[in-house]
Amino acid sequence: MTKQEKTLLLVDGNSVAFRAFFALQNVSSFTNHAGLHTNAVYVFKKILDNILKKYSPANVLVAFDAGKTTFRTKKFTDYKGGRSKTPGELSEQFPYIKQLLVAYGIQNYELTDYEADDIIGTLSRQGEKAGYQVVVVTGDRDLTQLATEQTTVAITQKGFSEIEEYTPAHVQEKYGLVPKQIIDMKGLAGDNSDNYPGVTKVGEKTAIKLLKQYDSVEGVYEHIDEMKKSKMKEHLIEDRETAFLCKDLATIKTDAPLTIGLDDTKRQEADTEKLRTFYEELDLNSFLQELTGEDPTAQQDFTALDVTALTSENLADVPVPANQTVTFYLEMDGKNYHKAPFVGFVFEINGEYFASRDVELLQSKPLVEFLTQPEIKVDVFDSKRTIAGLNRLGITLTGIDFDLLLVSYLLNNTENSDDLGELAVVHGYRQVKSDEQFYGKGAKRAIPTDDDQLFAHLTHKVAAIAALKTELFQELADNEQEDLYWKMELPLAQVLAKMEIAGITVDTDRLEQMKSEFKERLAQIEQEIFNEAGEEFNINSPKQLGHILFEKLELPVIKKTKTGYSTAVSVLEKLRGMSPIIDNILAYRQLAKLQSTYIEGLLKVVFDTDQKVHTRYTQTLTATGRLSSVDPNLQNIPVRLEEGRKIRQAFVPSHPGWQIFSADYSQIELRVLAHISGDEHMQAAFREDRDIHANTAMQIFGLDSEDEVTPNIRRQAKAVNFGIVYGISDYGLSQNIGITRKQAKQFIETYFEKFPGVKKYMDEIVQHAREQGFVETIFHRRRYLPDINHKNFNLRSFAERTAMNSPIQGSAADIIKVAMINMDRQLTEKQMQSRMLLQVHDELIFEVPNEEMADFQKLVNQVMDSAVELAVPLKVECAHGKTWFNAK
DNA sequence: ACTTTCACG
DNA sequence: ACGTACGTGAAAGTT
Repeated sequence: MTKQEKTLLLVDGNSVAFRAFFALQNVSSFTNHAGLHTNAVYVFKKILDNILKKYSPANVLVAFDAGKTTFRTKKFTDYKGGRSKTPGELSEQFPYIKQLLVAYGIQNYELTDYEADDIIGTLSRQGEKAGYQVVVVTGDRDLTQLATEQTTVAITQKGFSEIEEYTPAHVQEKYGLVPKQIIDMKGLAGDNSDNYPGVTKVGEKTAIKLLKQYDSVEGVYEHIDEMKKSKMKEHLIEDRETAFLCKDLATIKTDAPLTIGLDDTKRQEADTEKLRTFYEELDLNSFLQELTGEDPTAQQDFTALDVTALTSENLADVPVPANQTVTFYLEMDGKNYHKAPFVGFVFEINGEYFASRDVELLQSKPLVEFLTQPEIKVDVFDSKRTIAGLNRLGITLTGIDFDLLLVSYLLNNTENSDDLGELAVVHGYRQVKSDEQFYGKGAKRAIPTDDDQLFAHLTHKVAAIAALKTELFQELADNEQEDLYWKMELPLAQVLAKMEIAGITVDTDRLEQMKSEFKERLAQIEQEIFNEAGEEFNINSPKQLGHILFEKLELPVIKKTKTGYSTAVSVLEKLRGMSPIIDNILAYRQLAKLQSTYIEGLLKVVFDTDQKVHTRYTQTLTATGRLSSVDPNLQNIPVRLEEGRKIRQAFVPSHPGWQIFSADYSQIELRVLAHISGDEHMQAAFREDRDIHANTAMQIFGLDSEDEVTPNIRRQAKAVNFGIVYGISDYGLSQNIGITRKQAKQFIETYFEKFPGVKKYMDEIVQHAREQGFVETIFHRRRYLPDINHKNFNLRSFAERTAMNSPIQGSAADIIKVAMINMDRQLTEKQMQSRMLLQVHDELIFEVPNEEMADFQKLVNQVMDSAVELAVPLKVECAHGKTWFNAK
């Protein structure tokens, strides 16, 4: 299409609105203050923006269906009959979608007795005659019949940013038909969604075959006598009338008696004022933000707060906190609070706000006092971040009362942003911007040089913390989560901060040594691969590698991804032996991973001040209650393969004469399952300290003694145990251990017969989730499962497995958190030098001086064993050595 | 910014 | 018939 040509955009309003509605159907938060649903409006607007941007049309029209009855229902009473009623949540949004269009300056139109399709069909032909390039946007494939050299039909896809464009060539490629034959196809095959039947037993495939031969419905019947005798022929003859009727129904009118013309579709300027009122009424804040842009005057919407700029001169003006509570916020420029530059701070005492960029003021008298005296309570946004930041100034923050981030995470970990502004909005508080809104993002991000602007933002943050305290504490109490907060998460934040600050020492020389060794080996393998491939290419590129393996070397395709051939390990393993290149690629992959992620990656994040890495544990991220570790991630350091495990040689104690000590909970998840399910057999196995996988093997294979359990049988039983913890499915298990689905199903059935308590737990927990909408750990940590009653099988099944797994994984996470808090307390009380360094889900890593080793060993066992009292004992396995590698 | 792959529990 | 194991983070390539 040449640039001079004008574009006419025709949108099927009903169809796109339907797509929009179902794209975000399960997001219950899409309602405005009056309870009106807004999901369809939201997505419709997104799609509209997308296509407007893509096609820059001079003329636009959105067509809607006029009502229930049309000329089609007169011909065929059941037309669209089987269709379930439009949900009320969607139909209430149609008037608003039209309002949106008006504000956008876009014509919308409907015509009695006709469907949106017919309006579009008619205008598209008028547009073509007037020399327009026409684009039709719809979710309905029927409209592809309109495609011509001048008209493209764009079908909206599942997500809302993608569309598939049907030109005549694309229709040909997809169906092997010309666009107008789509009508004939519908005539023969019918259309389920519009509820017209077509010819009995003829579906899309058969219809296409017939049309390739006979061109049209008419053609089929002209040649019907030539066809050899078949069931299909009988059906065709019998349903002749239906076929013609259906073709007629499927035909989109191109001559509807429109009362508007092309001139009326000219796009007008958007009315910003109208849009603003509209977004405000619907509480579509992100659009409101987009509309006002980075206009700093948007701040005017917020109630202005008086803030005193603090200097060394007026420190004495800071009052004594009357109610013994202060709200405090420390701003740093960047995520990594172990090194991010300080931006400033603000605090509120007795309703007065004080702010400054000079964080050293915090070290002076009245300020350091309220931060460090335990009887003065401090409310913050993120305890751990604040503790670690202040620690850099030599200040030990004590007396934390309310932590907005932590409480918010406990209440609902599905909407868990780590941005104060975003989180405040989740809880209905809007008088504060998100950092992205205020500072900008990417290259545009900047800290304002103007004090008033910066202090205003920080002050609004503090005000938000204070405003939400009472309400969120009340919700915590309602959920019976007070202990979880006070006895677990809040003290844990303190412990984690200490671990992060302590850091773990890295032997960079060892890493450098490995790096050059790996470099050589990689070069060697690379050369062999190039020789075997007969050319040089980027082995790290799945695309290029796929091309070499499956096109050039013509190896069989095992699996495809949505972008091309899969080259994952599971695939390569199946290709082993077919070409020597495979083994080399596997070796290359393994080494390259170690080199880039663990050797080079780790070296990049070692602090040059102390030769340590200081990871950050994300305490408010996972859906189950586990921690995660970033920058670097120390929870996925290689261990399974010997080659990778050597990376652990680089993790060493910070003092000579000390050792790395590892303590891990043995089978903690299965023990938790034995506890919460109350299953007698499983509990007995743990009480008698039996090999749990061998025990399972004996049960499901009906063996009498442990001697009969071969390694292979044990391996299968182990996979079954894992499967049970993950929320089992026959398919998943069969994939994992390479058996048929039927066999897997048999295993599971036998398992449930032998462990009826587990079966009962699985059924009950899913039922609980259906009724309550959430599941809980033994410490009342919640996980909400909005999809548990979803009509989509996959989403629902996923929610069901999650319901089974989360209480198990989450309770195990709770237990080790308790152990960490107790361990930290004991080390402090006993004034021991040993330090807790890392947590890897079911394992704690310490550094211990040799002279403390015996005492420490005793202590760690005692503390971890007694973290909680379960119906089965907890078991801890310990090891130590001169590096992490040797602690095995 | 998204996708693929792969490291861990 | 549907098409999956549960929970994470980092690197590299591609768009």
